[in-house]
Amino acid sequence: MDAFHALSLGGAKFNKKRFQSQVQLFSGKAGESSSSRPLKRTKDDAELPPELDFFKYDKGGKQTRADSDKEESSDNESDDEARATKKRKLNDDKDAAPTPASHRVTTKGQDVPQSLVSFAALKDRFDVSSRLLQNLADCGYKTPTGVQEYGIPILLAGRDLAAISPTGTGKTLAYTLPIFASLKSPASRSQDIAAAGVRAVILAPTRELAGQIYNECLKLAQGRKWRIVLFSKATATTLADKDVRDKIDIIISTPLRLVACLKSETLELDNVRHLVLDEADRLLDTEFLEQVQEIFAACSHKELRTAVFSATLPAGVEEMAMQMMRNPIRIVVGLKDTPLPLIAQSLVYVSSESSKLLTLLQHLGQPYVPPLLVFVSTQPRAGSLAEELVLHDVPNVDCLHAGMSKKEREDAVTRMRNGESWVMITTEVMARGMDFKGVRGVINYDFPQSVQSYIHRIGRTGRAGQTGTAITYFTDADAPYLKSIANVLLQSGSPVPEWIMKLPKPSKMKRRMMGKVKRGDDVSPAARITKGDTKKRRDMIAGSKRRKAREGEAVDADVGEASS
DNA sequence: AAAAAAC
Repeated sequence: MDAFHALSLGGAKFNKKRFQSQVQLFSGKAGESSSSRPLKRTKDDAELPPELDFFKYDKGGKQTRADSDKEESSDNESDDEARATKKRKLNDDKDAAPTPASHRVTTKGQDVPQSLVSFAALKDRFDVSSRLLQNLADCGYKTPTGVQEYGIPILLAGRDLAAISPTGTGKTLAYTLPIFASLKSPASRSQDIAAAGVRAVILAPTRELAGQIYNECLKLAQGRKWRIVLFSKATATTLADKDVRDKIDIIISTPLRLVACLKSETLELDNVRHLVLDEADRLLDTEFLEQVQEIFAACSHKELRTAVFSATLPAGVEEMAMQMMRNPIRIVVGLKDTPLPLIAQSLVYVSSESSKLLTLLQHLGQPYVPPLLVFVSTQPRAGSLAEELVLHDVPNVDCLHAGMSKKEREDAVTRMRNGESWVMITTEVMARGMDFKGVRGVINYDFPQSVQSYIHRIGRTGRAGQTGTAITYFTDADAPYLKSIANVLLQSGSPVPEWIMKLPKPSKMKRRMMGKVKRGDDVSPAARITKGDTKKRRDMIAGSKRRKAREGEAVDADVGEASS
């Protein structure tokens, strides 16, 4: 057994411990039965922990916001009541992780408005309507989170904003609330000609996320005649009528859908005052960039305010975003690119495709809290893994990827929200922004392709102060990227086996993986594997084939050094 | 690097 194997066993052992503690945790609630089925939940289950009760959420009812994610974020402290609530909550919740010292809010920019002490303060400070505050309360929002505390006053002061805040910390409300508050009243109610036409646009990278934001908007809009439009092919056709267009207040859309309307001139954005890019780094990715720029250009009103939000914002993208905006303020909650410590993360070595499946089946054979989110790299893999699990009698397996029809996708989301899905197999489409209240576990079946992807994927759990578990499978082919992900684990307080941290620098490892493996004296773990069993060798070759194919090189050519 | 959006 070579070094890599010995060491990776260490990794596996470490993980088994995690599993054990998890099982113990569950057996307390689930009783002594060693049933291989997940804990069953019903609507009337009195013992249902509040965080699992997304039936309530679905009806737009109460949901408790945990405030541990805004720990000690301001000097002008929140009122005693909030503190007391916080304490009570922490005492009640035995799952609560120790609160991080690193959860401060840092701001950068000129004349940063004072942070928001409480939602109630909105009335006096910004003349926010009682109706809106009531809706807020009805949704169960009690105290602002860090990003809300700072972001809301900044947006209400009419400033441009770049907000970086971890997954599940309430970014959506941080921009929807100011939009409603500053639009004051629906266009349909106003006699003012200047108020006619779309005044706010929210962009999101996926339909599902756009839909979710739309639902959040509807909750805040309760009782008033706001026209909020979730853009789709169907709604786009109704825009031919200018009177219809003029009565719209807020549009929520994916970029291309909106661009199509601009092109066909069935939509004007020249009265837009608020443009929000949710998942901004994704929207400023090369594939979206041109579309977003087109939309940005169409928002020609001189009072346009732009805000970008994400849990991750790489430096280059941030610079681009900052240049789009005027005198922007930047806020960062916690440490950039660091997930919440509420998410217990682990890495699991799986040698081959078949042992990946086996590992997952084993995991599903033990009691777990459904639903579980399982990420894979491609649409076909999502489909076939779902089939495979069904064949292995795993109950309530579900699947969602962008290759499915609109209806299929909507149904899958509904099943997820209703708690009918226990194991949801999905792709990157679900990685960002989606908020399913009960998700306590995420499995990266296929290794994420970037640190950003990793952070967003695991961020589907550990939301709004709840704890979660994220398990990431890795194979030999993932070795070059393993260390960068491992660094994320370390930074957010999850343990990493020491051998992983001793791996060579990613770039170096990548080059080795790409064709330098024939060097017999190479003792690097990654290189040694290929000398071992044939299956691994095949995997490795497949990996480097893929890499080389991208560069348009012959498979046998040694492009390792040349490409860097 | 690759799947993500939508037509």
